[in-house]
Amino acid sequence: MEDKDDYKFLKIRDAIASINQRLSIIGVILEFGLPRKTKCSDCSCTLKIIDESHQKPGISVNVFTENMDKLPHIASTGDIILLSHVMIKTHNGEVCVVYNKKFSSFALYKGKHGEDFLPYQISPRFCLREQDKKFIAGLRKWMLEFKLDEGSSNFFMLREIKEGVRVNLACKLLHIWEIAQDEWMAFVWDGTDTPPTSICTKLEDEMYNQLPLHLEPLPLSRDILRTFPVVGTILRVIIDHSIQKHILHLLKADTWVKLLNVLCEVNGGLWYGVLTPFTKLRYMSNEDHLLKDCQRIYDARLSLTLGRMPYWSFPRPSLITEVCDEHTVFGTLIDVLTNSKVTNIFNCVVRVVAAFPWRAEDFCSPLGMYRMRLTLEDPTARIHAFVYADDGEKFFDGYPSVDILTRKRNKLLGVAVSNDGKEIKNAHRNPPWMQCCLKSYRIVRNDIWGSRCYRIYGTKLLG
DNA sequence: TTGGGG
Repeated sequence: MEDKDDYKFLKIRDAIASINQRLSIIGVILEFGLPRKTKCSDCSCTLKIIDESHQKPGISVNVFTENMDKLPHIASTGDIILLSHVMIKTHNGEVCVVYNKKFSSFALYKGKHGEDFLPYQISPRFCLREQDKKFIAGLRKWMLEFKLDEGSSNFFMLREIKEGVRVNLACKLLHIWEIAQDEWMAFVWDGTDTPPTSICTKLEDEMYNQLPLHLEPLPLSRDILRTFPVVGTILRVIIDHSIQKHILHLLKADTWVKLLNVLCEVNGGLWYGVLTPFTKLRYMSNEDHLLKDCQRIYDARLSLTLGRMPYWSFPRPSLITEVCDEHTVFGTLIDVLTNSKVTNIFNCVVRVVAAFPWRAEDFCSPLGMYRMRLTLEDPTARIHAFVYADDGEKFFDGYPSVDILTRKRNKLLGVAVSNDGKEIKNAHRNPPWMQCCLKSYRIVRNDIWGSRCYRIYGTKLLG
């Protein structure tokens, strides 16, 4: 008799009407969170499942087991879970499924592309049965046609993120990298530009504690950078230590994901995300309209003359510079970094986030020649660019007095000044978007890529 | 029982 009861797989719609009953259901995993310890020293994880009868928003399943090993180790959203002897309960008026460690059991199967009916994980009490196959096959068939229609309102594009806020992102995972021992970072992208941040370091910090060019301790290799899109921010996402072993295997480069509850932060004026124990993964198909929107934005930007200008500099960069060469095509800083020619010229719209030396009286060497380093950024990257000799003379319009040079510097770096032109102490900097010409060159003949540098040329700072 | 959201 017991066996027969197990075959009363209820559709989710019918299960919802069976409060306080013990039953079996099978569904597709739409979303799942990371495993955690409960306050009763059990372990738990929550997932959301759907089937043909209940496609949104999905029913929550709370799984409790004695240890982490016994929880379902889901390989991917879109996989199928079969749950036996689970309870239907209500919580705050919402119906959910509770998996009890004493009498429930489960089996996990690959999703719509699964080719066999062998579960990749089963719980101790689970009995494999021939009849399960037709339910799994049915769900797989339904999934092939299924289009998740959830709207975009719950998702933020990278251009909408805010500091200290947790957001849901639909993005492409470009790269996963162990940036230091046991420290992992994901590089994600959606084709849009993160907003410019204000820079809160002091100008003089550039001496001993310079503004970082990137958040990873070592720069990405040129080979990896070259695989990245040339428009849109590549957001660095830190993977919290405590969740590494539960999430790393779920993040695959070159796939799209929906990441729920990603914390957005800024460090050194650079945006980054954090995957925390509260982060969840959600199913995303290749037909998802959010994915199509990202692709459309990217294709449109690539096809436009001004598509490589930062979104935040529209309709035009501030008119603080004049460039000699209006005709060189616009490039983003990742274009500059990954261009196949060591020596080349570029037209860029950037912000100057730091300068070294920072005092106007030190911009020239004791022999009277300009030699300084600017830190340039756009939504795709940061680079150091030198202002050197004749190019400096052009940039600063000759050799003006220290006062005038300081005023020019403040304008260039967005230093806050009071009405009398004095710098306001401890104020953040908001550098304006500036158009400039850049050239790349190498300084060591037998290390052309390793010694590649950048210089501003043909650009005049106005006023 | 626990958690469910953050």
